[in-house]
Amino acid sequence: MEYNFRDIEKKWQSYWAEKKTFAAENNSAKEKYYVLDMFPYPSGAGLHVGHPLGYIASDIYSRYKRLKGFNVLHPMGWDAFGLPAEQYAIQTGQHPAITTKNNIARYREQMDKIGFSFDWDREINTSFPEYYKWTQWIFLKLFNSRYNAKTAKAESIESLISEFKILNSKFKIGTAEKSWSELSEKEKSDVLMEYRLAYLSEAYVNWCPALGTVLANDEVKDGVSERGGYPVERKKMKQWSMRITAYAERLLNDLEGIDWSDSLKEQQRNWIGKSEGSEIQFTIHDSQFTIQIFTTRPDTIFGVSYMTLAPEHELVEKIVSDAHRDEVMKYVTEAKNRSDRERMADVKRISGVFTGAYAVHPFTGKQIPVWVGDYVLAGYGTGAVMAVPAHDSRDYAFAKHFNLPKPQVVQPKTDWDFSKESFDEKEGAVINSDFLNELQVKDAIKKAIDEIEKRGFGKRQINYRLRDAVFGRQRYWGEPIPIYFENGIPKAIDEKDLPIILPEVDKYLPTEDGEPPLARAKNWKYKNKFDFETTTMPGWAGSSWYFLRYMDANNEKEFAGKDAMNYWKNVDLYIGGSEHATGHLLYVRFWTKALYDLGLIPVIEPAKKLINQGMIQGVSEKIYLKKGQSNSFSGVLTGVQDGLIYNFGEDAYHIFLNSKNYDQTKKDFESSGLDFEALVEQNFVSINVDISLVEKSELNVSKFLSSRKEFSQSVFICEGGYWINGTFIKNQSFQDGQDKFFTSQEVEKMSKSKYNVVNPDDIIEKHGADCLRLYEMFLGPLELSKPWNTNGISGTSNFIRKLWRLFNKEFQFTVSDEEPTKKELKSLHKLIKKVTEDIERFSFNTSVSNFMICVNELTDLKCNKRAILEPLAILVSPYAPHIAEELWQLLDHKESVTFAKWLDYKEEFLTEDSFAYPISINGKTKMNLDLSLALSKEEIEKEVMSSEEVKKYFYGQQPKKVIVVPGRIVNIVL
RNA sequence: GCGGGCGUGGCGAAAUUGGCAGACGCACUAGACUUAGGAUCUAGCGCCUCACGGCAUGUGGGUUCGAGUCCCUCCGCCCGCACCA
Repeated sequence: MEYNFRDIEKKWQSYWAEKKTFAAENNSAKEKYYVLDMFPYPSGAGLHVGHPLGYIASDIYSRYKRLKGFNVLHPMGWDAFGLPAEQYAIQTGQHPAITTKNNIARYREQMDKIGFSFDWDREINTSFPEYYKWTQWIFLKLFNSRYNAKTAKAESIESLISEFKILNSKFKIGTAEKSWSELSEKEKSDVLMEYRLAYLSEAYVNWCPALGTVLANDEVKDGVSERGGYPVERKKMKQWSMRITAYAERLLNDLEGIDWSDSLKEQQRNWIGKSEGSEIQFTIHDSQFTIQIFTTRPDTIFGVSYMTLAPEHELVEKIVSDAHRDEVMKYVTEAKNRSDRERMADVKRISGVFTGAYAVHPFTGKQIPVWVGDYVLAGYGTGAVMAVPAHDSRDYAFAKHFNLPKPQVVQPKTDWDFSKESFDEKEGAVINSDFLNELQVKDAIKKAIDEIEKRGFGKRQINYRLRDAVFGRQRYWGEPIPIYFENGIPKAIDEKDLPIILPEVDKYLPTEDGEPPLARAKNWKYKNKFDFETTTMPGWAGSSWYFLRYMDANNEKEFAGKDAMNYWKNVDLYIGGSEHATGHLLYVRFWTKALYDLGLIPVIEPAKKLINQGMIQGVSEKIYLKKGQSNSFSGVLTGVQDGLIYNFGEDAYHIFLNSKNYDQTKKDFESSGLDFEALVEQNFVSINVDISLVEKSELNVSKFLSSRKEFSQSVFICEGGYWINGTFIKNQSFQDGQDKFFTSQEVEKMSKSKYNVVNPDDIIEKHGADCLRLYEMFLGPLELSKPWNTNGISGTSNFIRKLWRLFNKEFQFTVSDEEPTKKELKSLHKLIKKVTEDIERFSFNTSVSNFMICVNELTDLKCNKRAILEPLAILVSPYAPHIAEELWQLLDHKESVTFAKWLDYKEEFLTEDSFAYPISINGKTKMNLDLSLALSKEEIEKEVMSSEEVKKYFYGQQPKKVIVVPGRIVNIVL
């Protein structure tokens, strides 16, 4: 009987669900292991084959750990709040909750078919009040906390209030100075806002008009929104933010202790952007003002030839001389109006203007001109720089453009042409710099700061690039922020009143006055009288603590019980995409640390080990449409035929096809000195066709025509003629097979709009879930991105059927109780060893190969012995759980294979009886010598040294040295 | 520009601490079986050579008895950050 995966997979999936085979226990004597996947946002498109890659890997590891005797927590849930459901709601009026529910049902159905070992009793949904109650609760905890720089941890805001009370601290309110007890309630609230971890403030934010909301820095890429790619502008707005900057140093330092990939850690380090240097004050000549700058190169202070302020810098209008005022203000206005995107687009354009003011050099007393320039960013450091053109490329470009002096203060070790470029490296000796002369740069930096501190015009300073995270969103589909306003003062909602349920609204759009959608809610008042905050939380709120909720997902009294958290601690293995490096993965670390500081959880990091699975790309099928002739297609472009080069101009309509191979055609063109790609671009538009209409690069023309109405009149030019209205018209020279219309392939992101989506359901329907699981692993290393190629799946499909046939002879399940032979045992134990090692180092692709090797060997040996097949079922079960369960049952086991024990290999089965060692001299193999492998290294050495055979071969020479690699090779040095 | 990673057959790839390079799979070729097939089995499959043998892990060099692996040079690709002072 052939392996009937359809019935068998269904049978075991319902068995697992009924018996709750994978439910984790919260109080178990077993050692715990927590395997977490980044939970998905359930989009309308459903899962494609790329999505389950990480889930399959984590599932294999979870199943392996269970067999190893661990109590494994392997949960799944839904990151259910988000923009797409809301955009859909705006278009159709369907409530996002319904859209989300439907999408989840679809995701769940697809996931179930793959046979994951998730503990569905712990399923969570961030958009359910039972869940977001605790998201809101955590928000309140952060709102009611501040970061105490002295203790370097978050503490209750009450501790700060009592500090203010006892010290009766003074505060600057407008121009007046008041002590704490003199402050009004509003003023107190404003003061405390400066300290709270979740706070409301007026600040420049990324405003996306198309989405109608603000975005955090990580949600903006290249000046446009990550979702949708809409332009983003800078706007000053009152906004809720999270004080993640307080944790910059800890977020950076604690990276040391976690097992995450180097590139990911580096991305986070980069994003945090720590730089050490010095803050220095420059007084303005003839005025009360000082410019404060930040520099990492205080050693170059004697090379300062001018200063630059950012256009937004508050001193600009104060210090500008009357003669320059008009020009400067005009420049400032222009610069402010340019969006970030415009500024980024022409980084190379140098602009700036002299203010007419002069600063005084703190060491030399010389006057140095103060400029305004938009190459200085308002948002970093102090928004002002001391310019050292000789040793900073940006200052150099500016100075060159405006003809400012470029005094050199560091001597490069090699010849350096300062008329061409600046010398930015932190190497060499300092020159022309008074007390710093002759010092190496590194020492000069220290000395300079010491001197600056001693003389009192600056101090050692550390700067971070990390900004606080904007937390409010002017959108509907998110957690309401649990804040109300009393006399304009934002106040925390009483914990007892949580959750604040997301209210119903008539439309999912802003109000006429531009208020967020929540302002539309009718009779939505706290205690029937106070206005609620109307912005909602961002997408990353719910995901910043979800790993904790899984530990105790159904707890109604707490976000998670203490006992549960003390048992599960943190995630042992976290698998997910690297695109979350500077978003989710930074926020979840931040919240974890804050919750730890407040004594709410026992760990400082969410995940000990993290693996970024690669992306699975799609392979798009492309055809080429002649420009200006919108109904004529050319399958594969080709120009070289009969030694002639066809041109892509007027006659393009008549191009023939003589090659299946785009790359070959390209080569042909290029060898004739033509730029193939440019010609294609000039004359053709590429169009993606649905991959289901293509088989082995051949397009099914009639199916394509009926599926895409806009092309129904098109002509398809092939090698031996052309297709029109579904009929093929032959050329005179037509030969067999020349009526095929070929496509060319390109690797792209898998997406609906590119018609290249491969659906896991289809693969499962055709080959089964186990086959899909094995194939996804077999494709290549987990962390690598790779294109999906359905052709190769026959390999894993064959493997599964071969495995089945080992147990089933002549349509009959047959195993023998005979003792296994040494060869069979060796094959098995080799597999145990390799698969164990492979799983431990997450090299799942090589495991699949090793299974294939073993099954091939056993097939050759015609082995159907229970003593071999039973362990084999255990070994393969993490990868192909359905077939393993079925075989396990056929082998007369009452319980699921999940309760079996992982096997240990025995070295004795792996050794050889004898082994002919290659004997080589200076690395070249010269002869083979039969030696027993049981011998130790030393014994082999002795044996070789005294061997008559060796002596004879090397003309009586006695080897000087023998290098032995057990089981491998013997090398002789004469 | 800065940072991280990578470069092995026609393709996906393997080689765990320096030790028989290309396992395993795809594709391809030939054959067997066959009322013909997207089934199964056998053999072949880096390059040059009829062969013996030689040459091969982006390039050039180094360390070593021995290098895909370690060190240096250059070339190429991918990812992240980017006027961050």
